[in-house]
Amino acid sequence: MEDLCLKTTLRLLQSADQIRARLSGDFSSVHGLSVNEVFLLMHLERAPLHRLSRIELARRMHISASTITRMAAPLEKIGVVSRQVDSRDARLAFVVLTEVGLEKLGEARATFAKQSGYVFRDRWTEGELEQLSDLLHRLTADAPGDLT
Amino acid sequence: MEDLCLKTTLRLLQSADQIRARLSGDFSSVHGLSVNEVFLLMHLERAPLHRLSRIELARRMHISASTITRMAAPLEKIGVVSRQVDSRDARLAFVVLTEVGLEKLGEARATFAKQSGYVFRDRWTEGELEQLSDLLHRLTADAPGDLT
DNA sequence: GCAAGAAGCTTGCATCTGCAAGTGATTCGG
DNA sequence: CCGAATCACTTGCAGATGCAAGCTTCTTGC
Repeated sequence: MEDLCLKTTLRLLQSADQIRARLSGDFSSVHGLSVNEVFLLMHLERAPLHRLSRIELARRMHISASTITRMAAPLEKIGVVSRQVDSRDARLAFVVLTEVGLEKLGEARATFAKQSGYVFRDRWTEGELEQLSDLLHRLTADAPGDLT
Repeated sequence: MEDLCLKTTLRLLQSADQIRARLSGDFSSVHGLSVNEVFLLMHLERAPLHRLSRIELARRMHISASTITRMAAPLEKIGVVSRQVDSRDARLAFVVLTEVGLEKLGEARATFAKQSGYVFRDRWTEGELEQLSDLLHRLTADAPGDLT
Protein backbone atom coordinates (compact mmCIF):
# COMPACT_ATOMS: atom_id res chain seq x y z
CA MET A 1 0.00 0.00 0.00
CA GLU A 2 2.79 2.40 0.86
CA ASP A 3 4.56 1.35 -2.30
CA LEU A 4 1.47 2.15 -4.27
CA CYS A 5 1.36 5.60 -2.73
CA LEU A 6 4.99 6.13 -3.62
CA LYS A 7 4.50 4.95 -7.16
CA THR A 8 1.51 7.19 -7.67
CA THR A 9 3.28 10.19 -6.22
CA LEU A 10 6.28 9.61 -8.45
CA ARG A 11 4.10 9.37 -11.50
CA LEU A 12 2.21 12.47 -10.53
CA LEU A 13 5.37 14.52 -10.09
CA GLN A 14 6.92 13.18 -13.26
CA SER A 15 3.81 13.88 -15.29
CA ALA A 16 3.71 17.41 -13.97
CA ASP A 17 7.38 18.06 -14.73
CA GLN A 18 6.86 16.74 -18.21
CA ILE A 19 3.82 18.89 -18.89
CA ARG A 20 5.30 21.95 -17.28
CA ALA A 21 8.41 21.63 -19.43
CA ARG A 22 6.21 21.36 -22.47
CA LEU A 23 4.17 24.41 -21.56
CA SER A 24 7.17 26.54 -20.61
CA GLY A 25 8.58 26.16 -24.07
CA ASP A 26 5.88 27.61 -26.27
CA PHE A 27 4.41 29.73 -23.54
CA SER A 28 6.36 32.66 -22.25
CA SER A 29 7.43 33.42 -25.78
CA VAL A 30 3.83 33.89 -26.88
CA HIS A 31 2.32 36.19 -24.30
CA GLY A 32 5.29 37.47 -22.38
CA LEU A 33 3.97 35.67 -19.34
CA SER A 34 5.46 32.64 -17.65
CA VAL A 35 3.36 29.67 -16.59
CA ASN A 36 3.58 30.75 -12.97
CA GLU A 37 2.51 34.26 -13.81
CA VAL A 38 -0.55 32.93 -15.56
CA PHE A 39 -1.36 30.87 -12.47
CA LEU A 40 -1.14 34.01 -10.39
CA LEU A 41 -3.56 35.80 -12.69
CA MET A 42 -5.93 32.83 -12.58
CA HIS A 43 -6.04 32.97 -8.81
CA LEU A 44 -6.90 36.66 -8.96
CA GLU A 45 -9.59 36.04 -11.55
CA ARG A 46 -11.38 33.62 -9.27
CA ALA A 47 -11.15 35.84 -6.21
CA PRO A 48 -13.83 38.29 -5.06
CA LEU A 49 -13.18 41.72 -6.57
CA HIS A 50 -10.45 40.10 -8.65
CA ARG A 51 -7.97 40.72 -5.87
CA LEU A 52 -6.00 38.91 -3.19
CA SER A 53 -3.47 39.86 -0.56
CA ARG A 54 0.08 38.76 -1.20
CA ILE A 55 0.02 36.37 1.71
CA GLU A 56 -3.11 34.69 0.45
CA LEU A 57 -1.66 34.39 -3.03
CA ALA A 58 1.45 32.79 -1.57
CA ARG A 59 -0.65 30.26 0.31
CA ARG A 60 -2.68 29.32 -2.73
CA MET A 61 0.33 29.01 -5.00
CA HIS A 62 2.47 27.12 -2.49
CA ILE A 63 5.28 29.63 -2.80
CA SER A 64 6.83 32.16 -0.44
CA ALA A 65 5.52 35.66 0.18
CA SER A 66 8.73 37.23 -1.06
CA THR A 67 8.28 35.51 -4.39
CA ILE A 68 4.84 37.06 -4.73
CA THR A 69 6.30 40.48 -4.04
CA ARG A 70 8.85 39.94 -6.75
CA MET A 71 6.42 38.44 -9.23
CA ALA A 72 3.96 41.29 -8.79
CA ALA A 73 6.44 44.04 -9.63
CA PRO A 74 6.92 43.25 -13.32
CA LEU A 75 3.24 42.38 -13.68
CA GLU A 76 2.38 45.85 -12.42
CA LYS A 77 4.87 47.35 -14.83
CA ILE A 78 3.15 45.78 -17.83
CA GLY A 79 -0.24 46.73 -16.43
CA VAL A 80 -1.92 43.37 -15.90
CA VAL A 81 -2.23 43.87 -12.15
CA SER A 82 -2.26 46.90 -9.88
CA ARG A 83 -1.61 47.50 -6.21
CA GLN A 84 -4.39 48.44 -3.82
CA VAL A 85 -3.86 49.17 -0.15
CA ASP A 86 -6.67 48.32 2.24
CA SER A 87 -8.15 51.43 3.82
CA ARG A 88 -8.79 49.76 7.17
CA ASP A 89 -5.62 47.71 7.48
CA ALA A 90 -2.62 49.47 6.04
CA ARG A 91 -0.61 46.28 6.19
CA LEU A 92 -2.58 44.68 3.39
CA ALA A 93 -1.44 45.39 -0.15
CA PHE A 94 -3.80 43.64 -2.52
CA VAL A 95 -2.78 42.48 -5.95
CA VAL A 96 -5.66 43.41 -8.27
CA LEU A 97 -6.31 42.04 -11.73
CA THR A 98 -6.83 44.88 -14.22
CA GLU A 99 -8.96 44.91 -17.35
CA VAL A 100 -5.83 44.51 -19.41
CA GLY A 101 -4.83 41.61 -17.22
CA LEU A 102 -8.18 39.92 -17.70
CA GLU A 103 -7.81 40.22 -21.42
CA LYS A 104 -4.25 38.89 -21.41
CA LEU A 105 -5.35 36.04 -19.22
CA GLY A 106 -8.00 35.10 -21.75
CA GLU A 107 -5.38 34.81 -24.48
CA ALA A 108 -3.00 32.90 -22.27
CA ARG A 109 -5.72 30.50 -21.23
CA ALA A 110 -6.47 29.76 -24.86
CA THR A 111 -2.84 28.82 -25.44
CA PHE A 112 -2.89 26.81 -22.24
CA ALA A 113 -5.99 24.93 -23.35
CA LYS A 114 -4.54 24.18 -26.76
CA GLN A 115 -1.33 22.82 -25.28
CA SER A 116 -3.34 20.81 -22.79
CA GLY A 117 -5.20 19.31 -25.70
CA TYR A 118 -1.94 18.13 -27.23
CA VAL A 119 -1.05 16.34 -24.03
CA PHE A 120 -4.07 14.10 -24.14
CA ARG A 121 -5.08 14.11 -27.77
CA ASP A 122 -6.06 10.96 -29.54
CA ARG A 123 -5.15 8.42 -26.94
CA TRP A 124 -7.60 9.56 -24.27
CA THR A 125 -11.35 9.11 -24.25
CA GLU A 126 -13.54 11.69 -22.61
CA GLY A 127 -14.42 9.17 -19.94
CA GLU A 128 -10.82 8.52 -19.01
CA LEU A 129 -10.11 12.20 -18.88
CA GLU A 130 -13.03 12.79 -16.57
CA GLN A 131 -11.88 9.95 -14.37
CA LEU A 132 -8.40 11.39 -14.08
CA SER A 133 -9.77 14.86 -13.53
CA ASP A 134 -12.04 13.69 -10.73
CA LEU A 135 -9.32 11.75 -8.99
CA LEU A 136 -6.94 14.69 -9.11
CA HIS A 137 -9.69 16.92 -7.82
CA ARG A 138 -9.68 14.95 -4.63
CA LEU A 139 -6.14 16.12 -4.07
CA THR A 140 -6.72 19.78 -4.84
CA ALA A 141 -10.23 20.23 -3.49
CA ASP A 142 -9.13 20.39 0.14
CA ALA A 143 -6.32 22.84 -0.34
CA PRO A 144 -7.03 26.55 -0.55
CA GLY A 145 -7.04 27.97 -4.04
CA ASP A 146 -8.29 25.24 -6.30
CA LEU A 147 -8.42 26.82 -9.74
CA THR A 148 -10.98 24.47 -11.24
CA MET B 1 -13.42 18.57 -24.59
CA GLU B 2 -10.66 21.14 -24.72
CA ASP B 3 -11.99 22.60 -21.49
CA LEU B 4 -11.78 19.20 -19.89
CA CYS B 5 -8.16 18.90 -20.98
CA LEU B 6 -7.43 22.31 -19.51
CA LYS B 7 -9.15 21.49 -16.26
CA THR B 8 -7.31 18.21 -15.91
CA THR B 9 -3.98 19.82 -16.68
CA LEU B 10 -4.57 22.55 -14.14
CA ARG B 11 -5.46 20.02 -11.49
CA LEU B 12 -2.44 17.93 -12.31
CA LEU B 13 -0.08 20.87 -12.02
CA GLN B 14 -1.70 22.13 -8.85
CA SER B 15 -1.59 18.72 -7.22
CA ALA B 16 2.05 18.39 -8.07
CA ASP B 17 2.93 21.84 -6.71
CA GLN B 18 1.08 21.00 -3.53
CA ILE B 19 2.80 17.67 -3.05
CA ARG B 20 6.19 19.00 -4.01
CA ALA B 21 5.88 21.82 -1.49
CA ARG B 22 4.96 19.29 1.15
CA LEU B 23 7.89 17.06 0.35
CA SER B 24 10.40 19.89 0.13
CA GLY B 25 9.67 20.88 3.66
CA ASP B 26 10.54 17.76 5.64
CA PHE B 27 12.87 16.44 3.02
CA SER B 28 16.13 18.20 2.41
CA SER B 29 16.45 18.71 6.13
CA VAL B 30 16.42 14.97 6.78
CA HIS B 31 18.90 13.56 4.30
CA GLY B 32 20.72 16.59 3.02
CA LEU B 33 19.26 15.88 -0.39
CA SER B 34 16.65 17.91 -2.23
CA VAL B 35 13.71 16.31 -3.95
CA ASN B 36 15.32 16.88 -7.35
CA GLU B 37 18.55 15.32 -6.22
CA VAL B 38 16.68 12.23 -5.12
CA PHE B 39 15.04 12.05 -8.51
CA LEU B 40 18.44 12.19 -10.11
CA LEU B 41 19.64 9.29 -7.97
CA MET B 42 16.51 7.32 -8.80
CA HIS B 43 17.19 7.68 -12.50
CA LEU B 44 20.70 6.39 -11.99
CA GLU B 45 19.47 3.47 -9.93
CA ARG B 46 17.26 2.27 -12.73
CA ALA B 47 19.91 2.65 -15.42
CA PRO B 48 22.25 -0.13 -16.60
CA LEU B 49 25.46 -0.08 -14.56
CA HIS B 50 23.83 2.55 -12.36
CA ARG B 51 25.08 5.28 -14.64
CA LEU B 52 23.86 7.76 -17.23
CA SER B 53 25.41 10.47 -19.32
CA ARG B 54 24.56 14.01 -18.32
CA ILE B 55 22.64 14.60 -21.50
CA GLU B 56 20.50 11.52 -20.93
CA LEU B 57 19.83 12.56 -17.35
CA ALA B 58 18.77 15.99 -18.56
CA ARG B 59 16.35 14.46 -21.04
CA ARG B 60 14.80 12.18 -18.46
CA MET B 61 14.43 14.89 -15.86
CA HIS B 62 13.14 17.53 -18.26
CA ILE B 63 15.82 19.99 -17.23
CA SER B 64 18.82 21.52 -18.97
CA ALA B 65 22.22 19.92 -19.31
CA SER B 66 23.89 22.74 -17.44
CA THR B 67 21.67 22.05 -14.45
CA ILE B 68 22.84 18.45 -14.42
CA THR B 69 26.45 19.59 -14.46
CA ARG B 70 25.76 21.81 -11.49
CA MET B 71 23.69 19.27 -9.60
CA ALA B 72 26.33 16.59 -10.00
CA ALA B 73 29.16 18.62 -8.47
CA PRO B 74 27.88 18.71 -4.87
CA LEU B 75 26.63 15.14 -5.16
CA GLU B 76 30.15 14.07 -6.06
CA LYS B 77 31.50 16.03 -3.17
CA ILE B 78 29.36 14.14 -0.68
CA GLY B 79 30.19 10.87 -2.41
CA VAL B 80 26.80 9.66 -3.60
CA VAL B 81 27.83 9.79 -7.25
CA SER B 82 31.11 9.70 -9.09
CA ARG B 83 32.31 10.73 -12.51
CA GLN B 84 33.31 8.20 -15.13
CA VAL B 85 34.61 9.09 -18.56
CA ASP B 86 33.85 6.73 -21.41
CA SER B 87 37.00 5.14 -22.78
CA ARG B 88 35.78 5.11 -26.37
CA ASP B 89 34.11 8.49 -26.49
CA ALA B 90 35.94 11.06 -24.42
CA ARG B 91 32.99 13.43 -24.68
CA LEU B 92 30.83 11.31 -22.43
CA ALA B 93 31.11 11.90 -18.71
CA PHE B 94 28.82 9.49 -16.95
CA VAL B 95 27.29 10.17 -13.60
CA VAL B 96 27.58 6.95 -11.60
CA LEU B 97 25.67 6.00 -8.48
CA THR B 98 28.05 4.86 -5.74
CA GLU B 99 27.44 2.35 -2.96
CA VAL B 100 27.05 5.22 -0.55
CA GLY B 101 24.59 6.81 -2.94
CA LEU B 102 22.55 3.64 -3.18
CA GLU B 103 22.33 3.51 0.57
CA LYS B 104 21.37 7.17 0.91
CA LEU B 105 18.78 6.66 -1.79
CA GLY B 106 17.23 3.87 0.21
CA GLU B 107 16.78 6.10 3.22
CA ALA B 108 15.46 8.95 1.12
CA ARG B 109 12.98 6.67 -0.61
CA ALA B 110 11.65 5.56 2.74
CA THR B 111 10.97 9.16 3.71
CA PHE B 112 9.47 9.73 0.31
CA ALA B 113 7.16 6.77 0.70
CA LYS B 114 6.06 7.84 4.14
CA GLN B 115 5.24 11.34 2.99
CA SER B 116 3.43 9.92 -0.01
CA GLY B 117 1.36 7.89 2.37
CA TYR B 118 0.27 11.02 4.20
CA VAL B 119 -0.94 12.53 0.95
CA PHE B 120 -3.45 9.77 0.32
CA ARG B 121 -4.08 8.29 3.72
CA ASP B 122 -7.54 7.49 4.91
CA ARG B 123 -9.56 9.01 2.15
CA TRP B 124 -8.28 6.80 -0.65
CA THR B 125 -9.07 3.17 -1.29
CA GLU B 126 -6.50 0.93 -2.88
CA GLY B 127 -8.68 0.70 -5.97
CA GLU B 128 -8.84 4.43 -6.42
CA LEU B 129 -5.12 4.73 -5.97
CA GLU B 130 -4.49 2.10 -8.60
CA GLN B 131 -6.85 3.83 -10.95
CA LEU B 132 -5.05 7.14 -10.53
CA SER B 133 -1.69 5.45 -10.80
CA ASP B 134 -2.65 3.72 -14.05
CA LEU B 135 -4.05 6.86 -15.60
CA LEU B 136 -0.92 8.84 -14.74
CA HIS B 137 1.18 6.04 -16.13
CA ARG B 138 -0.31 6.69 -19.52
CA LEU B 139 1.28 10.12 -19.40
CA THR B 140 4.72 9.03 -18.25
CA ALA B 141 5.02 5.71 -20.01
CA ASP B 142 5.82 7.22 -23.40
CA ALA B 143 8.42 9.65 -22.20
CA PRO B 144 11.97 8.49 -21.59
CA GLY B 145 12.87 7.88 -17.99
CA ASP B 146 9.73 6.66 -16.30
CA LEU B 147 10.77 5.90 -12.74
CA THR B 148 7.98 3.46 -11.96
C1' DG C 1 -3.85 53.58 26.96
C1' DC C 2 0.53 50.98 26.42
C1' DA C 3 3.80 47.63 25.91
C1' DA C 4 4.36 43.04 23.85
C1' DG C 5 3.34 40.19 20.29
C1' DA C 6 1.59 39.04 15.79
C1' DA C 7 0.70 39.93 10.95
C1' DG C 8 1.74 41.63 6.20
C1' DC C 9 5.12 43.08 3.35
C1' DT C 10 9.87 44.02 1.60
C1' DT C 11 14.89 43.32 1.13
C1' DG C 12 19.69 41.12 1.45
C1' DC C 13 21.83 37.04 0.59
C1' DA C 14 22.47 32.46 -1.08
C1' DT C 15 20.97 28.93 -4.17
C1' DC C 16 18.96 26.94 -8.25
C1' DT C 17 18.02 27.17 -13.11
C1' DG C 18 18.09 28.12 -18.20
C1' DC C 19 20.08 30.16 -22.28
C1' DA C 20 23.76 31.24 -25.10
C1' DA C 21 28.49 30.98 -26.02
C1' DG C 22 32.72 28.47 -25.66
C1' DT C 23 35.75 24.08 -25.57
C1' DG C 24 37.14 19.70 -26.78
C1' DA C 25 35.95 15.20 -29.09
C1' DT C 26 33.81 12.56 -32.68
C1' DT C 27 31.60 11.78 -37.11
C1' DC C 28 30.70 12.60 -41.84
C1' DG C 29 31.18 14.05 -46.79
C1' DG C 30 34.21 14.63 -50.27
C1' DC D 1 42.73 12.38 -44.96
C1' DC D 2 40.69 16.99 -43.93
C1' DG D 3 37.47 20.46 -43.09
C1' DA D 4 32.71 21.06 -41.53
C1' DA D 5 29.12 19.69 -38.85
C1' DT D 6 27.57 17.52 -34.74
C1' DC D 7 27.72 16.15 -30.02
C1' DA D 8 28.71 16.25 -24.86
C1' DC D 9 29.86 19.10 -21.59
C1' DT D 10 31.05 23.48 -19.09
C1' DT D 11 30.76 28.37 -17.93
C1' DG D 12 29.18 33.39 -17.79
C1' DC D 13 25.30 35.76 -17.11
C1' DA D 14 20.63 36.84 -15.93
C1' DG D 15 16.28 35.61 -13.79
C1' DA D 16 13.61 33.07 -10.27
C1' DT D 17 13.07 31.53 -5.53
C1' DG D 18 13.38 30.70 -0.34
C1' DC D 19 14.95 32.01 4.22
C1' DA D 20 15.94 35.14 7.64
C1' DA D 21 15.99 39.81 9.13
C1' DG D 22 13.85 44.20 9.25
C1' DC D 23 10.00 47.65 8.81
C1' DT D 24 5.37 49.17 9.47
C1' DT D 25 0.87 48.38 11.09
C1' DC D 26 -2.67 46.09 13.74
C1' DT D 27 -4.19 43.32 17.95
C1' DT D 28 -4.11 41.67 22.51
C1' DG D 29 -3.46 41.51 27.57
C1' DC D 30 -3.11 44.11 31.36
